[in-house]
Amino acid sequence: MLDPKLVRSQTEEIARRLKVKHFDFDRATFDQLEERRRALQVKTENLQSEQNRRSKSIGKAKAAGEDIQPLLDEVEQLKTDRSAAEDELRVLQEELNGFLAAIPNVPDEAVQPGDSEDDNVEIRKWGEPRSFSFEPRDHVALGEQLGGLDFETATRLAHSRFAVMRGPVARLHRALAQFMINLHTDEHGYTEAYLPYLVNADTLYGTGQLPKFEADLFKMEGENPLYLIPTAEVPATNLVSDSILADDELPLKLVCHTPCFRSEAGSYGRDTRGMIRQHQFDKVELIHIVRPEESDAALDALTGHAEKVLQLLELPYRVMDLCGGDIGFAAARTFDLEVWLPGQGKYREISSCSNTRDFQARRMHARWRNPETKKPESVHTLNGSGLAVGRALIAVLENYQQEDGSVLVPEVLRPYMGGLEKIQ
RNA sequence: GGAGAGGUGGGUGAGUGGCUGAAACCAGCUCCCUGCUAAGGAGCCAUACGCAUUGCGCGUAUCGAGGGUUCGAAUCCCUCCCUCUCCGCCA
Repeated sequence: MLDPKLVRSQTEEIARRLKVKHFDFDRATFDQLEERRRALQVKTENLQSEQNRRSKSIGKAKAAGEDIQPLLDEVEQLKTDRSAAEDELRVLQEELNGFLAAIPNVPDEAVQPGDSEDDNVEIRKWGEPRSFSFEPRDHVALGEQLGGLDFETATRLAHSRFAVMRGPVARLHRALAQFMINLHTDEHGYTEAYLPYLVNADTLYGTGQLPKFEADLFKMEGENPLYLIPTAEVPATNLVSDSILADDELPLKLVCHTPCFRSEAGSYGRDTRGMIRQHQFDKVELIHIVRPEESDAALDALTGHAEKVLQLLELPYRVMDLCGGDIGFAAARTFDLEVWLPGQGKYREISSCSNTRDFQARRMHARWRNPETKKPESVHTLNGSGLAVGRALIAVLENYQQEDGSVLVPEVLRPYMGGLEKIQ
């Protein structure tokens, strides 16, 4: 949610920057709603104030033994007017909130215009894609040959876009997650967190998935509906919702390993082969809750922490600065990490690191007490994958494959694999 | 799942219809006193929104949530949520 005060005072500027995200800010509607809201609120509060005053005087008059009937009649009229104004205000307020909640975050000035991922800007590259003396297989072929990746069975058990892993491949998947968590807690100063995989609608509203993107979520049936989390970002960031943090609690850095569930309703036909795009996948997520002035630096640090995973796994990657058309609803700035996949001959997204500034914080009422002003102010929240475990598995399989179809275990993962050096 | 007890400010905890946005205590902050520490004294100490801004400000809302009764609700009624205790069940 954008700051309504800011939207009011810097309407032109905000509209201009939202264009970079291909969002048309409807200024006429906003101005009109705002003006009506203001007038109605003043009217309602004045009526209420008047009614409160009369009601108090009734108590006094009664105690003094005076006739209170004239006062009762006055209040009756006030009540009628007030409750009409109140109803009108409530409707308007809801309309205005809905309007504001549907506006995406304002992108950073540095975000380049663009329509799609093709317009993202490469800002650095690490490692050299390996040259193969044979035709590299993709992870589907490798997984099948190793007997560790099985999509047909998963489809029978659940649906398309699920995977079954077995044996050393399943262990490699677990090893990757363990390795990442340990790296971030031991070397990068993160606190590990275990979180609910089901959350309520308020929580999803806080991070911005609701109300706009319900179609991408799996929803449980029941009186109090719960949703499967699409990313640990949702429960992790909401850890600080509805609270005012002390200065010495910041910055807060959390790492969480969770499964993620996405219905990907809008992606039929994309990446249907293999486990690039699944309804269920594991991810190690990094979260920062920081003071506003720290958030730009925090995004660089967080991105660096995710990069470190790829560097230690010796997987070639590049860092992309997302353009306006590709950046998410809640993000002001996003860096994607794309890992080299020999099976596709392409770099593919394996991490997305975003600074949402105060956008999520405002929606979830996450604040800190600024010692300078002594007032509560919105914190800044950031999130990034460090990394997507399923895609990391794909990357390891494809990059470490040997001509005979076996796969070498990356040096750093061997302690997690019981010393195993090669999967075959 | 059954039975009971509760949800009040950062914490403990008063408060059964108006003088309660809320006593008291603790924690915290400022100042005074003090050689240091401890003790002591005075004051401050919720959040959101709105109005007015030269400044002290003023108004509205909020005592788990939502509805209701009433001129007036933390207080009475209804529904829901949550917590705790006991029993049952269970990893």
